[in-house]
Amino acid sequence: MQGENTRRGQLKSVRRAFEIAERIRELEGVSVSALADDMNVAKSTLHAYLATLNEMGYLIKEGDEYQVGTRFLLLGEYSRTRKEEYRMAAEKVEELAEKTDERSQFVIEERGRGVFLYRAFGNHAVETGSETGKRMFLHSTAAGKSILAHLPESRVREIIEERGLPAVTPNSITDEEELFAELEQIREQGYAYNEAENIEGLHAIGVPVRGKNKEVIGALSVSGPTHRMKGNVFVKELPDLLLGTANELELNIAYL
Amino acid sequence: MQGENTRRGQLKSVRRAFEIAERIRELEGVSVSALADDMNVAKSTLHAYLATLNEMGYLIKEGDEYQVGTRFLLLGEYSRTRKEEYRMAAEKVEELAEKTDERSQFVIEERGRGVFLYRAFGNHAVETGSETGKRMFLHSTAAGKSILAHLPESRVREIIEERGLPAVTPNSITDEEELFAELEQIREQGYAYNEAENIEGLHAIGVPVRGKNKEVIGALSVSGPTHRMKGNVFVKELPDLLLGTANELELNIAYL
DNA sequence: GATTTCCATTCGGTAATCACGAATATTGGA
DNA sequence: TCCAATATTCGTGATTACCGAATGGAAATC
Repeated sequence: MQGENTRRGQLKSVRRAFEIAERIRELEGVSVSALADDMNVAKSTLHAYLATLNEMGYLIKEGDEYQVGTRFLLLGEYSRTRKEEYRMAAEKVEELAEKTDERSQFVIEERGRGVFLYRAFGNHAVETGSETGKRMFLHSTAAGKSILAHLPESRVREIIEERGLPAVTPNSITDEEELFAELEQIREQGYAYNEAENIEGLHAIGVPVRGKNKEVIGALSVSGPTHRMKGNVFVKELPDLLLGTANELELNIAYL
Repeated sequence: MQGENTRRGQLKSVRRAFEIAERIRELEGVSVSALADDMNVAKSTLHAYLATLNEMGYLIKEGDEYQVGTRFLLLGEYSRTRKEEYRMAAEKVEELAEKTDERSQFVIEERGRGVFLYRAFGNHAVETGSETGKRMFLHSTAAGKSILAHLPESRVREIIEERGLPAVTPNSITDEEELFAELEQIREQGYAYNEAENIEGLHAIGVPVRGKNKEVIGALSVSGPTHRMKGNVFVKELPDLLLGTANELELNIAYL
């Protein structure tokens, strides 16, 4: 008989192994007993998982605490550098952070969500919880909307179906037709705004990055506090800078 | 009965899941059938693993090929940034690369091996296969020897027991007593040399980095081609620069 | 320094689930 | 349209993952 949290055709123990690693990250290290409590698993069961992951280097034991091991680095780094396009985008992210003094990032779409591949901090950049590798909704971010605007409509509907349009903040777009109208406008003007739709007090501008065959491969964005992201900077300077940067990047990609 | 590649008290399927991800990285993407062949597993079996990992975002499907997904990034980044010490070392790595024009890196010890946590490339830096997260022997690298020199002797013997002293290149130290003699010298002079002991044609200098309680937490190193790493630069300039940098870093760490 | 307490770790039996080959579905090309 | 190559699902038997209980170890308390 199939257990209830077993998904058809998937391996429960594999899923659980990753959930354990993720949970250890969230808790920033835990002991076997504490984690067994937290995850509602017998200590002995958990021990087997921890022993396996520890032996492989995906977890490490520091005294009685388990922590995330550096073995994940190799796979993580590979995933963000395996395409030349991504590596080139990384340079542009640095450039943008330096020129704007704000925070900039390169985001790609994976399974209907946005993923921060690269981030860089300018001199006045604000710190938010946007760690590399973190996932976000596409409809509530500037980079995300830039991507959505250049995906086939059918795919966009699929994503909405799967992920919904939750109100991440009171400003988030939650209506499907409103979103499609905005995507249309983004296509026309070439860039997307995020006005506190994902994080209160944070504005951002995003531009799509197209690959060899004109398909979107990701988006660049710059974000900063509301009080600096306004007026001519927000309406003209930053959009121009972003569009120019994306354009250079796309040219480099086209002639790879 | 226990299968032969089952390790006592460990989960075979968990181990296999990670081996699959690692293999996909090595092959830079594969189809189910090809990977089933490669790993000698039934296609149907493999499919269950791939479906699980795909659903979680640790792998992604690009057409009929599976690739490493970006979900690994979050755990990988966490593992290298969870200690303030590591983040401060990252800055020094950048600084060293810029000042020397060569390649620099910060390495820690994990389970008896060295792990590249951060790397940076100066203008003339040579490209070698030293990806972030990659593991190396401690006895054949400058950073590794710097670490060994400041670990308790019992731990060093343990590591040698477990990992051996293989001749990575003809120059590698393969004799235990010779290694201990060199470690003694490294303690005296404060830094370690690697003269083509890990990669032919590559020289390096490493210095240990000590934590709050004077225990080694890792090592900084700079490496370059044999023809540039010689004379006064190799004997005086670089050691001084590295010692100074490590010293600053240790001071910052001490007053955390 | 003995004792207690709190951990991690190991053990053995059983129910669950993983692994496989075969059957089916899907996709792309001829 | 058919064929070939691939992914995916299905059904079954054997393996192994799971749990509770017992053991072992280390630190804290008296």
